[in-house]
Formats: sequence, C-alpha cells, structure tokens
Amino acid sequence: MPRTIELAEARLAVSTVIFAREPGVAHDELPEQPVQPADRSLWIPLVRRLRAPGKGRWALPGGWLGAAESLEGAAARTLDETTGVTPRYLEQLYTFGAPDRSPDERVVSVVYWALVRPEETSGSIEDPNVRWFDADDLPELAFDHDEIVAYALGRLRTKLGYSQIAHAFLDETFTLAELREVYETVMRRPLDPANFRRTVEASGALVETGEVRTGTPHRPPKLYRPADPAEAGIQGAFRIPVAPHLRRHP
Amino acid sequence: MPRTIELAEARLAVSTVIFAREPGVAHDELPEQPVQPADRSLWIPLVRRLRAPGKGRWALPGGWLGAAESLEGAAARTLDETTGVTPRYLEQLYTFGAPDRSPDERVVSVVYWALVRPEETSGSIEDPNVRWFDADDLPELAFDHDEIVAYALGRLRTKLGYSQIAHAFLDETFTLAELREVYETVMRRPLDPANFRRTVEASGALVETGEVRTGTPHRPPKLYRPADPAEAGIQGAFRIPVAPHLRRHP
DNA sequence: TCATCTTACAGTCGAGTTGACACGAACTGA
DNA sequence: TCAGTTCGTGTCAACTCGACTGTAAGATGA
Repeated sequence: MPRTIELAEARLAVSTVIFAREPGVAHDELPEQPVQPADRSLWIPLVRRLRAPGKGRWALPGGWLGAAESLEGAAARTLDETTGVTPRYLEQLYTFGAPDRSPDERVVSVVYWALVRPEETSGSIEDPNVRWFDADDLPELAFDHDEIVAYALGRLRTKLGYSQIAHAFLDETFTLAELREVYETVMRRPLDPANFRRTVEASGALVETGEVRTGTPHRPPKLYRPADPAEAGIQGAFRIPVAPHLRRHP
Repeated sequence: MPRTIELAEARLAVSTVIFAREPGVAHDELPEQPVQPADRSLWIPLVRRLRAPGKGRWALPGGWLGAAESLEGAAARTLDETTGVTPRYLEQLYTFGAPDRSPDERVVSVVYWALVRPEETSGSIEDPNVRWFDADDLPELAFDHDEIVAYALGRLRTKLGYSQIAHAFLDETFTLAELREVYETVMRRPLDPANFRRTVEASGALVETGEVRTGTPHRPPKLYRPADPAEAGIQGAFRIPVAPHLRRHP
C-alpha cells in the first residue's frame, strides 16, 4: 500500500576515521619513557569545528560530496584538504543517517576509514585546528563521532585477523618485529615472537627481500615485502582467515 | 587549500537484498526432484521497474528516504511496501554512490541486506511485478544491482562463519539438521552431521527445548532454540568466531 | 680481544581441535 | 518383525596453537 511520504531533503557528507601508528605534527605529548608495543596506541587526526553546529569541538575530517566525484574520491579529497594526509588504505565503513544527528538540517554521512604509514603522517598540514589524538584518549567529539570512532576501531581489530591490512601501516619493506608490533598495538596484547613468525610465514602473505635491516644494535633482521602488493588495498574481499590466534583480542 | 567545488544534488535511495531459503508466492519453477541441501540455493525477491530508467528490468526492492525516518526504517518500510516481507534480520550492507550509476540524476543508494524465515516469505504480496529468483540464477538486473547482490552474498557467507545469523533463516525452534542445512546451502558444501553437532553444541549458542520434532519417518530429532534470542539481530558486533570449519567455503 | 647483552630465528612438546568414520538408538512403514 | 533411514555418541589420526628452549648474529664496552 504505497502511501505518499515526505521525502528527505538530506545533505550528503563524507567523513573519515584515520588510523596511524605515530602521530603527525601537532599532537598531545607522548610519554618519552620506553613503551611496550602492546601498550602503545593508535593515533587519529581530528579537526576543530570552526562554525556551528558543534563549534569549537573536535570532529572527524570530512566535507560535502562533490557533484562529479565518487564517494571514495570525496573521502580522499576532503581528507587531503583538511589534514594533508593521503591514506594508503581507504575503505567505506558505514553510513550514518539518523534524522536527528545534526540539529539544523538532515545530514547523511558516508564514513570511511583509512590507514596511513608513519612517514605519511609527518607530511600532514601544520594547522592549529588539526591535532592528532590517542585513539584511547579522545576528547568528547561533535555529533555522533564518538560512536563512529568506536565502530571503526572494532572493524580495524576484526579485519586485522582475516586480511593483510596490517601492511598498510608499514613501509614497502619491513621486519617481522615491526609487523608484530602493529598487531600488538591494535590487538592490545603481546604476541610470542616465535609463534608469530611461524604463522605469518606459513600464511604465504610475505616474501623475503633478501636484504636485512642494518644499524640495529643487535642481530640484523630480514626484510620482508607483501606477497601481493595490491593485497593491502583490496576492497570488500572475503578471504580465508590468516590464523585464529591473530583474531582473538582480550 | 580548500577550493570551492560544486556540491552534489543527490537523491537518497534505500534498497535491500533479501535472502530466504524458500521462495515466496511467485517464483521460477522449482525442480521437484529431491535436492541435497548443499545443492539448494538461496532465493531473492526482485521487483520489476515500471518506469525509466531501467524500465522493465528486475531490480532490488527499495525507495526514497523519508524525511522523518531512519535509514533502517526506510529499508523496512520500502521492503514492506514493495514485497510485503518483514525481515527477521536487517543490516546495512554498503552505500553505492558512483556519479554515473543512474543515468538522469545522481542517486546515492544505502543498501541493506535481510534474512527472512520460510513462513514469512509466504506472506509476501501477490503481484506480477514481484518475483522470487534463485540467487545463483538471476536475470540481468537494473543499474549496478548485480554487483550489489554479489557483494551481499559474499557478506552473508562470511558472516555465517562468525555470528549466529543462521538462526534468522529458521523458526523459533529447529533441529540441528535444519540448522546444518542452512549452513550447507549458504556455504555450498556438505557438512559432516556428527562434527557439525559437536562444534555447534560446544559453542553454547543453542539450548535444548526438551521437545522433539514428531511426524518424521525416522528417529525424532531434538528441538533447539537460540541461547540468546536477541543474538540473531545483533548490529555491528565484533565477536569470537564460531568454529573455523564453518568459515571455509570452497 | 673477548665476554656480554639483546634480538633474530629455529626447533620441541603437550594440549586441544578438526575431519573422517564407526556404531548403537529410535522411529516408520512394509 | 525386519528393513531403512536419520539421530546421536564415540573413537582416532592429523593438525594447530601456545609455551618454552636453544642457537645465531650482530653491537658494545671493559
């Protein structure tokens, strides 16, 4: 029985939750004492809202959808404009559209989440209204952005267990210890180095480069590269899990 | 460097991919010979487009977002209006918004996916423009709806492995054989009844009702009920996987 | 120079799980 | 009563995980 209903006059916004292992230019002070990887945290850049609604509050970087661009294109563009960050991994997270989530007009936000490498965070814009925050110590955010960040964190933790996205946090080549630190940081628990090596090597996701990292004060570790370079940015793929023990977080 | 760009004047649509184990009123002819559960297929209701663009083609049920309703509310409403189906499980799938996906104006579609019970499909509208199709034997659909259905099927297969959504295909109480048939149909491979029983019982997701199903020509099977009734409809939860062997499909 | 420190990497072993299969139990229909 | 089918329990080999031990390879400092 189709009845006539009043159609929504909604504006379409795009926002992105960005995760990095290291903060960019402006950030809260890091404790300078040595920290275990499992005790480290992820960093998220936020922008301060300069106008109502939510003026003065921190919010996810984003903007309005352009007429000619794709949703993902809009996410990448607004990200670059607001924070100067170009992510290595960018995937749609969820679309938030509750009628009352923005006070004045109806806004439907398509939210993306992104992973960036350490080197990419340092290239971010120096702007007093852009700041990197500890993902576990965020201020109160504008709108429903707290909820969105929590959702993105859950997706990151889950997806780490059945995909190769951890590579997107790292450079072209990396050591197994660096890869393990990514897992330990995201999963918030230490992993046995020997067992981690066994399962990752058995997965076939990495190939040795034949080189080692020099300059370490100890035995030089081998350098690895992702077996499939396109793997890290794969979209909506349904893959075999990596290993059960990399899927359980406390 | 924020430059001014032309904002998108997009209309917001909501569509839903509905999965059922049995087709509703109007559907392609079923082969009446006995079929193994692993060889059975899932059924999806589609509606015929009565106007341009895509006139005459089959498409996902959906409609425009109403001014006062949530996204999920719009999905449920349009579903009921077009097909008469009220799903037991409804979850957001993905938002499609390529600039050229609809010819005349820009349309951004928030797509949901749903699971319905057999009894619910029979209550669907008798309308020559609504028809149930075999999910593996679909006609060419309007717009990018082929892509959307394929994506939804992948999500269903994956999610079956780490959640209790299989219950949403079944009635309040069911036998282990019926639950196993759901897995076999979705995963497209036979499962060992004894091993399936062991892992499902160990997961703690089911409780015995104390009753058995009578009227079968053989030994009466025990009836089970989901341990947590709210479990089936849980949204965006990140849970421990059920069992690895229920996650591998060929 | 060389012992010592730290990390890299290889290997072992017990506990627990999976997949394949065997077998008795329970019910119907001939 | 017996044949046929499914339900449900049990067994066992192969595999995986987590904890652990031991060796390799470099830097550092006495």
